[in-house]
Amino acid sequence: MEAFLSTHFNKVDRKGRVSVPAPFRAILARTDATGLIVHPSMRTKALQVNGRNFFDRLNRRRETQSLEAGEFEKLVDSGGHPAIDLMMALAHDLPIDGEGRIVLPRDLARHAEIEDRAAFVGCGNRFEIWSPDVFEAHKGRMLAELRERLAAEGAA
Amino acid sequence: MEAFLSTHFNKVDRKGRVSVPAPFRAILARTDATGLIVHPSMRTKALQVNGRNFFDRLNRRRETQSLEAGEFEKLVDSGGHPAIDLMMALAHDLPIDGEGRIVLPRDLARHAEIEDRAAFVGCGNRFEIWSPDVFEAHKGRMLAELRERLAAEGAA
DNA sequence: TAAATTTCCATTGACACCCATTTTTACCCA
DNA sequence: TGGGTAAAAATGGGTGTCAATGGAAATTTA
Repeated sequence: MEAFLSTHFNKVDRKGRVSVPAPFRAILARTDATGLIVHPSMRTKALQVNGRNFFDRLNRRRETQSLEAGEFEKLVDSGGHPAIDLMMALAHDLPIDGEGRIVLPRDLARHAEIEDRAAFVGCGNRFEIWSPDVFEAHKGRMLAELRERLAAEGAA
Repeated sequence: MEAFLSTHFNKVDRKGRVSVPAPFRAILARTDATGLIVHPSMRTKALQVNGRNFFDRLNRRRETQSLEAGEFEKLVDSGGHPAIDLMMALAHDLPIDGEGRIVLPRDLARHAEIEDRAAFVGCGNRFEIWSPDVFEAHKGRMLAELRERLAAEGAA
């Protein structure tokens, strides 16, 4: 599987549509056919993007595991993994249109503070969507932290 | 198997009818033909929804497990899972009408405190129905817990 | 016959699809 | 190496279709 790399900035039009960067689309086409699963990040003001079959695998595994263990109550009443359930509730299955675009739902755009531009950030086997400004700030903080840590290690 | 994802808010009309979100209907149509099995959650003020063949799988599994373990008394009596039996007793098999709607039985609506709006919440291999207000509160609590847990892990 | 429930139809609005235009990238050749 | 050209990507907007909703008619139940 190929990795999602680099950062692309695209425009969000009046209808909330954004082009998914062509290189990312090419990778998705090979593995997941069509459609992105997007959910808000729990730690940052970003959106996490996975291919569709990522969640399918997760759910199938979850059910067979509970069935074989005989944990029927869990299975029927969600006692198992409330955090996973919450993610699914907050996730959207976004179809890609003929021009390679998705429409960002309002709740996701609000979480990421995205208005008229979006940054697609490659993170290996998945990618993230940020507001360009927020990402810039985040990048700065992360770099500063990293330098500090390296400096501390060097001094020790 | 495709996953139930995202949260949809629909209106409950004066007759107690609600549209089942089209994406959910599409999944059900592929796997379960027709009809939803709905029962109150034991832990929360929500309704749990599964396709019909989910319970078939569960019951079959339950029976073979008891058989293999040689627990014949269980099998003949309650099956050894009184909670599951209770859920089945409280469950309704709701038909979907020509417009993709169900009517919420009074007892279920009361349990979930649903009045004129309902939230359909995807949880992977099943979905839940909530009162929008109650769900909002629940979501807040779950997110706070989750963030706390993540922060604790990060610090450790 | 009255009440309640289900089926049918009609309206509204959102969204997916289609086509046109602009911008960027890649490629070729002088 | 630079300019010119062709291809691909990104963007903008119009429109038809389907989902959601409301109400009336028809059917069932008490």
